[in-house]
Amino acid sequence: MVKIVSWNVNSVRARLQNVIDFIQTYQPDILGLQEIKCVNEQFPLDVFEDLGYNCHIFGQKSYNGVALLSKMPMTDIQCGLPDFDLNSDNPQSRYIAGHINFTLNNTSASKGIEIINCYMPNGNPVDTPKHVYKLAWTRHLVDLIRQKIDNQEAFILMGDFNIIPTDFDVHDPDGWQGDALFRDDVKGLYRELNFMGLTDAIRHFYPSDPCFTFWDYQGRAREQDKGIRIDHFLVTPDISEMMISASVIDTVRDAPKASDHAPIILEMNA
DNA sequence: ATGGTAGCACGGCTA
Repeated sequence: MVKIVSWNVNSVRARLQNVIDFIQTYQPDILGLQEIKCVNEQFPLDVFEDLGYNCHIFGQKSYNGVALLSKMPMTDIQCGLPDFDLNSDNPQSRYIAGHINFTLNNTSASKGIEIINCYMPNGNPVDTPKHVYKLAWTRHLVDLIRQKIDNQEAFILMGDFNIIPTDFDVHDPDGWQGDALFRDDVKGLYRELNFMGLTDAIRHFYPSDPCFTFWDYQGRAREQDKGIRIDHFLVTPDISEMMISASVIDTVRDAPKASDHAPIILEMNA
């Protein structure tokens, strides 16, 4: 069995002990981190290498930053949303991907599985350049995903999407109307991914549990379960057939100095 | 109650 985790840690340095504790408890084979909030040189590489991980880091000063950690070696590491981030005049570190060579009994995954780990833009407030950037970045990602599906590639798209897919994924749909995470434009982009044939792994296993992944630090949101579901696994059909479980590890959100996001975990046969 | 929390980095931005 292979365990794959995605987690917005909200600073890997401020959260280092939480992440170590998590790894020692859950032993993920692959760990995608978002919002590491440091440049590559500041990433606590030795700690994670000592825990047995190959580390690929796409950092950024103060904001954003993603990392892909794997016990198995990864190949073809891609840092930056292709043909978007790197040639922008405002480069942001939100995308890191790599291939793992699982041995699978199907042809489309014979080349291995691609793990695509994203920290998608928040986009608030709306009617600002930040919102324009969110829509452009996410539009570009969806187009890239369509190309991969047209090529029948096997992949897991995971991370902090900053998209609340439906009313069921938020504690107060009315209160979130108009927010950049809950507008029709980004919900539509998420639906496009659904209609391409990608399975929302957590919702697949929990059709009648909200499965929130984020609770704001403010207003005792966690205690009152005022959460939203914005961290997702979207998987291609051949990977969907391999899934054993997918869930939110929400107890991690209650630890001292917790991130405002809980990790999500996908277990699969491989 | 025009705040409230947290991280980065040390003022104000981002979430």
